[in-house]
Amino acid sequence: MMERKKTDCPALPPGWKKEEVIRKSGLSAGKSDVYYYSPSGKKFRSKPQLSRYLGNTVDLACFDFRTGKMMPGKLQKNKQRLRHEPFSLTKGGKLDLNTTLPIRQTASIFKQPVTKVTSHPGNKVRTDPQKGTEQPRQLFWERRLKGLRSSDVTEEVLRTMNLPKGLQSVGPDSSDDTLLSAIASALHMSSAPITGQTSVAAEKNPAIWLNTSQPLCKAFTITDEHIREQELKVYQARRSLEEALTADGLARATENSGEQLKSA
DNA sequence: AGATTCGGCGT
DNA sequence: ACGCCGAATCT
Repeated sequence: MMERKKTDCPALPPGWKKEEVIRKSGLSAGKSDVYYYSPSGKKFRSKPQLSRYLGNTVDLACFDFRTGKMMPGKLQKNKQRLRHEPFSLTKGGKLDLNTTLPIRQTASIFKQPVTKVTSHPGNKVRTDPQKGTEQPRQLFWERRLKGLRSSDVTEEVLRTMNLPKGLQSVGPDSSDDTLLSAIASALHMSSAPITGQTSVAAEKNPAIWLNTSQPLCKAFTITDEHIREQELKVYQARRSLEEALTADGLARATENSGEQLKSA
């Protein structure tokens, strides 16, 4: 009863606790059992049990029950998966419930399945004429993107970007990460050229003069120098991708020859 | 009854 | 060797 520590579990939604209990007698003395507790207090003693309870809300494929961490490398399901039949059956012939429903694209691990409606009796599907054109947005809505970080499944925060000098923000929030978010959003959501705020008046009173189809940054000019820098970055990214691919190819090849030796 | 604990089967 | 879960034991 002494050697018992309930800890927070960073890989699960807030409120979940993990506990490790050391066995203190018997043949298996010294081994340990791992338990999880839901926010409501329910106890879980295996990954299948946890998986049954959470359903599609969390993909536990790379969740390590013993350590409580996500292990992206452990994604090694049956070899050569994901090439065939992306949507159909697993070995047992059962539907794969982990992939059968789309998952809401929320930022947290607390994903919710989408409600799938297959028939709309008496309803007509309406195509939205607004779609594609401009939909209303709150002024300075980009501020809500402040502080967003990209991270991988282990929740390691990835490298943050830094912006070139010469980019200056317009509006009530002048922090760099809001500026970055604003520009990134503009690049992804608009097919029109991104020029920044070209009106001088927007700098003085952005609440009135803001051009809402442009990000919250002052007009900027791009020099040949900028373009060369960017070309270099692309070149370097391609090179490291190439290295990674050949390294992966080699690893895969040796892995396969190893298996053939075993079966021989 | 519910919680705790270790055994032991299956992989 | 280990995950998972049954069931004996404990409270």
